Amino acid sequence: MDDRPAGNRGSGWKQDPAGVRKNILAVAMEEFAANGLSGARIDEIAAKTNTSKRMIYYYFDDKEGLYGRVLEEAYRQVRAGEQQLELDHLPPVEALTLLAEFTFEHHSRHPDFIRIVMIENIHRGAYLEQSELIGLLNAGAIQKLEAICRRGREAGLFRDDVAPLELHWHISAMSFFNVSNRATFSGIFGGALFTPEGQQTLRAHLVEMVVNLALKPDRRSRRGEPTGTCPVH
Amino acid sequence: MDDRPAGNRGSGWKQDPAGVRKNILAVAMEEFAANGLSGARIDEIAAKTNTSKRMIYYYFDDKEGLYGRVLEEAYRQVRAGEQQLELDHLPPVEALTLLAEFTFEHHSRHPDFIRIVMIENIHRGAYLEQSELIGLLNAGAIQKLEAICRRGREAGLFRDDVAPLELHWHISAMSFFNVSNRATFSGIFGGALFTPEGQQTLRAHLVEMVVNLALKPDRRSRRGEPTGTCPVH
DNA sequence: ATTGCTTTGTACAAGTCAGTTAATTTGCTA
DNA sequence: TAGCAAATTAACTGACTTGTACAAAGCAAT
Repeated sequence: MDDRPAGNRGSGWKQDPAGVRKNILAVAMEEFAANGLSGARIDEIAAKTNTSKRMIYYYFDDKEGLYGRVLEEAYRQVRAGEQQLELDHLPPVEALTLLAEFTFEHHSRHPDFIRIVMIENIHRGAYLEQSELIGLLNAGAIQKLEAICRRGREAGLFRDDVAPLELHWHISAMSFFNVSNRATFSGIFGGALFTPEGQQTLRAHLVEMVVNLALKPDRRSRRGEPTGTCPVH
Repeated sequence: MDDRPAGNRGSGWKQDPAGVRKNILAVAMEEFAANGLSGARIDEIAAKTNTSKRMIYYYFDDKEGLYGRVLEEAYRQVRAGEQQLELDHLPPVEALTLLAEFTFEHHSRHPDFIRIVMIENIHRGAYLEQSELIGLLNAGAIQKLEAICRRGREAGLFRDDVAPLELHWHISAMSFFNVSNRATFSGIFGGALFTPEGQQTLRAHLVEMVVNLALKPDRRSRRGEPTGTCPVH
């Protein structure tokens, strides 16, 4: 399907370094996501590219170098997707709701990213440590939450001690686990929670939990009732 | 430290099939947890046992067979630990609180189990599927929650539609993620949430979230305030 | 005492896999 | 258009790894 870039068409071929690199990265991401760092095979990656094994070593030095770049690329792609979310025009509670829902769906739509991060954790974050890029990419990941929390506090809605990093942890935990552990969880307990309805329920609960964690106790709405139904005592 | 079983003491040696098997399993669990299925080396496992490579094949046929038994053993150990928790004598909210806290701590204390499950998920649950044992082991894992939910509903405290499986999912998600993604999360955002204080906070929030999800809205306490402070409207 | 199960040990076959060598083609620049 | 660097290919190498063959012997139960 995608054989536009970096072709060697029998006789005449065009140089396309960027395309070749990109092609290798894309194939390598699939292979590493599917089989892990030691499970992936360089020959297999090479066979699935439009180029040859030698080019992998030409551009990425060795297997670990390739894996490191794949890791960076995975973070880049996912964070880029997240950047498209515009929240500043929404009130704090709605912004937090949308962010949580978006994260849940976004992770769900990018299982290969989840698998790469799982694999990196299996390797105890050794390759992530070596990348300055990933630090930069993720520095921006939490700014959205900081802005929401600031606005929520200023509006008197959120608790004074609400911690953006903790909110991020909770949102990530449930959104990540939902994809990462699907195989074992549904293998053991069945797939009921992974039907469209089940997913909708889980997502709604995630939102409810996170919003209630951010809100001051007396501001907590009660599942559909308007805020303020329960009077401040 | 543990060289009681399966010794070949120079001349006279005792037969100890169970001990040899157990010793191999224990070493293999460490190696698979540390390096994954394809990353682990049979020769390395053999070197760390009190016995020889030949015995690994004698008892476990091949590498995948060994891995499968390690997976079962990991579940067996962790579920056995969980069974020791006695909740029937506690009121529903306290029981749920204790179960959530226990799970959080239990996962935290068994990182090798977490890693094995991560690895199994990387392999899309292929080996878990082949084991009847694991299904049996986990059937009991959710019974505690079912009992708690039943008692909570009967006492008029819990929502009528409270779902034990969902509660289990939420408890598992946060308890699991807390261990599985520690490397990348702290690599990116620092280790603040993984200090003793940070962990205590996360655990407290997990409990609060899960309890509030189970309780009827009008029964929800507000972080330390006695239940009923907010009148039913 | 016989028979089957368990254990030790070494050596090695067969295949896999990361990484390299050497030679060729393309494109840029002067 | 000559020359040089970048890009590309196919075959090769050497190390590693799983799993087995073979040889021998101790233990346990009937």
